[in-house]
Amino acid sequence: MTPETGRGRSSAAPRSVDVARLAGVSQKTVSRVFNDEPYVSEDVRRRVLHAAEQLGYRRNNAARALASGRTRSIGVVTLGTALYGPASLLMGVERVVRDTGYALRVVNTVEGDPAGLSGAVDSLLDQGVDGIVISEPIDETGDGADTSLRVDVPVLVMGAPPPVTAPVVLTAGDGADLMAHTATEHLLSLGHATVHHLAGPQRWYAARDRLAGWRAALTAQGRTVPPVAEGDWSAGSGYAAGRRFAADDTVTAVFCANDDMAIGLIRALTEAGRRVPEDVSVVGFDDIPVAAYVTPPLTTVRQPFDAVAQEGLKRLVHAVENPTADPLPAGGPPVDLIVRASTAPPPDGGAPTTD
Amino acid sequence: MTPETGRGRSSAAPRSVDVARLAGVSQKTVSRVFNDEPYVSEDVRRRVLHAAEQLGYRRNNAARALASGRTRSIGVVTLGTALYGPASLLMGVERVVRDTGYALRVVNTVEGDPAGLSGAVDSLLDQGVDGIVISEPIDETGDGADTSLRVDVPVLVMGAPPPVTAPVVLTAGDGADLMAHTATEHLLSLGHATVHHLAGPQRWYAARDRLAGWRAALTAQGRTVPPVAEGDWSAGSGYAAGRRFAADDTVTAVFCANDDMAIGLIRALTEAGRRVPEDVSVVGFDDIPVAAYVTPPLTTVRQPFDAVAQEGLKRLVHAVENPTADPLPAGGPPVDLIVRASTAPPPDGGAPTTD
DNA sequence: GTGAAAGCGCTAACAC
DNA sequence: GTGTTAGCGCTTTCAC
Repeated sequence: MTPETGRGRSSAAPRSVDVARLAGVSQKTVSRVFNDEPYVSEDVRRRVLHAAEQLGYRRNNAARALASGRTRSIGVVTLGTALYGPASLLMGVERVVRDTGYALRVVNTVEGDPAGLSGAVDSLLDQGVDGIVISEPIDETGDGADTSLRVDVPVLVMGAPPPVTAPVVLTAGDGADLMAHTATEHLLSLGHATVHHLAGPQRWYAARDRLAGWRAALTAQGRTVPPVAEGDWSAGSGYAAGRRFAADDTVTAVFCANDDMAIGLIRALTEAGRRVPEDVSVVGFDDIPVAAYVTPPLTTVRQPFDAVAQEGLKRLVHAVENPTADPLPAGGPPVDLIVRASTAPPPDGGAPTTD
Repeated sequence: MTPETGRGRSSAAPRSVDVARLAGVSQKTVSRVFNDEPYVSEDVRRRVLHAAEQLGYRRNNAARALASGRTRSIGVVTLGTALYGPASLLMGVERVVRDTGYALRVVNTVEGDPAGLSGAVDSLLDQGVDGIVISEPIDETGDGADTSLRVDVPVLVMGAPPPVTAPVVLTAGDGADLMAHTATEHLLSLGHATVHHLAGPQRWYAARDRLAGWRAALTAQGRTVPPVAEGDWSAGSGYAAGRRFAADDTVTAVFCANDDMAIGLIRALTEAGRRVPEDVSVVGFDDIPVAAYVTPPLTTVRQPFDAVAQEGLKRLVHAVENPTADPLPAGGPPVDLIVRASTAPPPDGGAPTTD
């Protein structure tokens, strides 16, 4: 019988035994070297590494996972959109995951898909990830009742309260309410009597957070809380809302739940003859790349996506690797209000500006 | 000896033998059921499924991968940016990958990272993916010489000529030159003597493609090819280029390699007193969500990201599953020019349109 | 410091 | 239609 007998091992990738044989050591020693385990002499280590190099050896991850029970991978559930927020978060997550030596598995949810989130999480669990990050979840049911997912690995939920049951549940980036608060206060401090709000779709936690922050800022100063307009994050929905706002002379300041909607809103306002910021001030949210270059340059809130992702992932990985230890505490995200040219004092009540 | 002997199998996940035992069949039959193999009676199938359900059984992917030599996963290399193009492509890819029953592993490259692409591909290979898609690659070296990667699984390169050596190399979405051609022709047909170009960073294949398409359109009609400005995809770089163009009265039409730069460029033009589109026409590329709502609404080229991703992936999966068969042919992507309000005839020489 | 042996939970071949 | 027998290439005990 030739060694080629059995399931085709002809022309197959080299295994650790092959490396061991070439280096003149046992297979276990090869394993030790590749896992950076102690108790390997420098000489042996070098020999093994050299042999591996020569053979073009690379560890078989499936075998590793099977034997160790860990896949060294983190799964992430994102929205199936190229929206700036979710996309930025995903990029931030990838960077950190790779830095920590884990692999990233991605699953999207599609808006409107009934079993979206749970289906996505399930498919990740099928793949055997060691931890899961859920980015920007949406309430699928509307009533957030018995939807609670059951997961048996640590979970990090970005920008939201946890809709899951898991051994460890972490949250990060849930400071949107604070940021909305700051944005609203900025408008108030300019002299506006109150601030209107163009909210995001209320099925999104992020949208609800921002609305809550806006409302809190208003009530904290005893201002009236005007009725809320709701968009779908798109510039088109901002445009539609803008047409309605334009017809109402009492509107002098609008806080939008994201930049796209703010841009659509400004366009509608402008077309209706209401100048921004002279007649109406507008604040966005996200600081998308073009925000500084639209007309007028948009005052907005910048989300520290990278910092949030990094901090959250660090805690998730910690939880994955130390199942029994206490989870790391969360750090508050810095609030970053970028004041540009879309906000100004109101036309009358404010300072005696040029008319 | 209790069954708990050996490495801790206490409280562990149920295995297929457990299901088999409960269903009163052999382990192999369970495997058959879960792989949708033929030759299982309806009765047995039901029993197995029921037993699995009861136990909360889910297949161990690592074991599957180890035994079968296939991971059923596709790796994708993307840029570590939230740029609309790459982000959209990634979303499109995820959708198709999941539909075809594969898992998605993602690795980013960071601009400026020396070993970016090859490092990313390597990490994917380490993970043992069955196929790789490289999205929007950049020439790391500048001279695209000996950088050629050697990969042992099929590869799909999006929007570019293949920088790799692999058993199968597919390309998709490499129709950017055609689209740039169309955009340029649109401007020419409006009566402009020639069209200037604000290119993307030339290390990007996509940027080079668009430049080539623009140049081809110009030379096809015997027009002079003006010097090219180069940006970095950002609105800021568009703004900088816009200031230079504004100082040159002969510029009446500019084709930008993406929408962000076009928006920055328009802002610079406007600030300099050059009206868009009356004095200068501008065309973008991508059709980002806010393109229709900026001032003026942007004429742009829409890339069919979803269609491209879908078609490309279908071919990649085919290649993965039929290593010996001929690769599927590529279909040409449809060109989609969205004409909005940022383009018009030139101030003088144009056709006698309504004044 | 190093090695031998025993699985991890599945799929692949073949027998029945 | 179904079961039996071998591995897949590692990590994990435990012995030396």
